[in-house]
Amino acid sequence: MRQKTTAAERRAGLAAAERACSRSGKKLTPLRRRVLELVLNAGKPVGAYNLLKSLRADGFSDAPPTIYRTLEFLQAQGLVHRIAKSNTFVACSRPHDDHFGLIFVCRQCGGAVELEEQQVIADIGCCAGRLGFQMSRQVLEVEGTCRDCGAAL
Amino acid sequence: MRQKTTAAERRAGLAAAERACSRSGKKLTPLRRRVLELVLNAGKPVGAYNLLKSLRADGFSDAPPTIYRTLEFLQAQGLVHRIAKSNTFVACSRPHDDHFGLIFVCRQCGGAVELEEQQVIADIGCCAGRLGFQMSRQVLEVEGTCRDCGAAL
DNA sequence: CTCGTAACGTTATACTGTAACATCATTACA
DNA sequence: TGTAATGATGTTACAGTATAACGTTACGAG
Repeated sequence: MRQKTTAAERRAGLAAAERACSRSGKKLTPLRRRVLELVLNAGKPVGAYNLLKSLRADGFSDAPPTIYRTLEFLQAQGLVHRIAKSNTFVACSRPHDDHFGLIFVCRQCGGAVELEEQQVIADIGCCAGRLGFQMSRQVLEVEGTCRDCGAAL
Repeated sequence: MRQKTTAAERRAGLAAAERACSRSGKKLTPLRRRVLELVLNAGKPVGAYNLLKSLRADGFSDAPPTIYRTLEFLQAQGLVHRIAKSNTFVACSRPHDDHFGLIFVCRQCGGAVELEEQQVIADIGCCAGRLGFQMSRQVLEVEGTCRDCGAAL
């Protein structure tokens, strides 16, 4: 599974952050910008305490609330997703629009690929409707083995 | 969202456990049986440490490995699902067959409803196929607000 | 200028989960 | 029947994840 982020993708992610913040009237502070950069640079899901270590090197506070608050902000802007099954965070692949994504996470390499599948979303929305259930914006996590790791077995 | 389990459902869950164990050659010990009962009785997702408290009252060890090992066993038998987004465990609604389920979890009341939607599963399988991704059996978690909680707002 | 608010820092702690090893029970088999 | 192998459970200790509560700083609005 691809684990690199191109320079273009990183720029696009930061540009999306600028737009998201100006749209919502929030500020993309140096801390928030830096955390987003770290997540973008990782190119795959990364843990909160790993990010925290990097922040220390940059002179920011390395206490847990620092990173959790910042990630919460980035999530609220739709720039970062939390992957509950592995307690990690990953940059959103389509930060330009509110979406309901589908993310495939490899158990072996930890890599992740995010898709937006209209058909799946529509079907799930239909189920939710029958249940009278209101979905919130989120990503669905699908665990398994990616092509590269499967081939390596 | 419905949060009760009927006596019939509890009996069915335990009967399924007997079958699953005899099929796999594993033993449904008193501890395992009791934990499954507790999860069935809860009728909604329940945390590991809550279960642990109940075990203490029954004279079992209340150290964390007790409950995590037992839940792992029950998951392997397909009797219990883990809900990563809330770090909880819930009885499987269809313990009779290996399946790939879709579970709707209410943020307000913590209740959950599990569906098996062939169309959704097929669509996701199709995406996975295009990615060369091998899915493992699991449940997809959809977060939101259930009918009752939504009506109460 | 100062007030209000948002952002960030700091301390402490709660919650969730696992590693490693000991003990006990059961089964199979010499 | 002894005993070895295995599976199940108990026990201790700790690692990893996350949040509460409160203090401090920065900064724009009035």
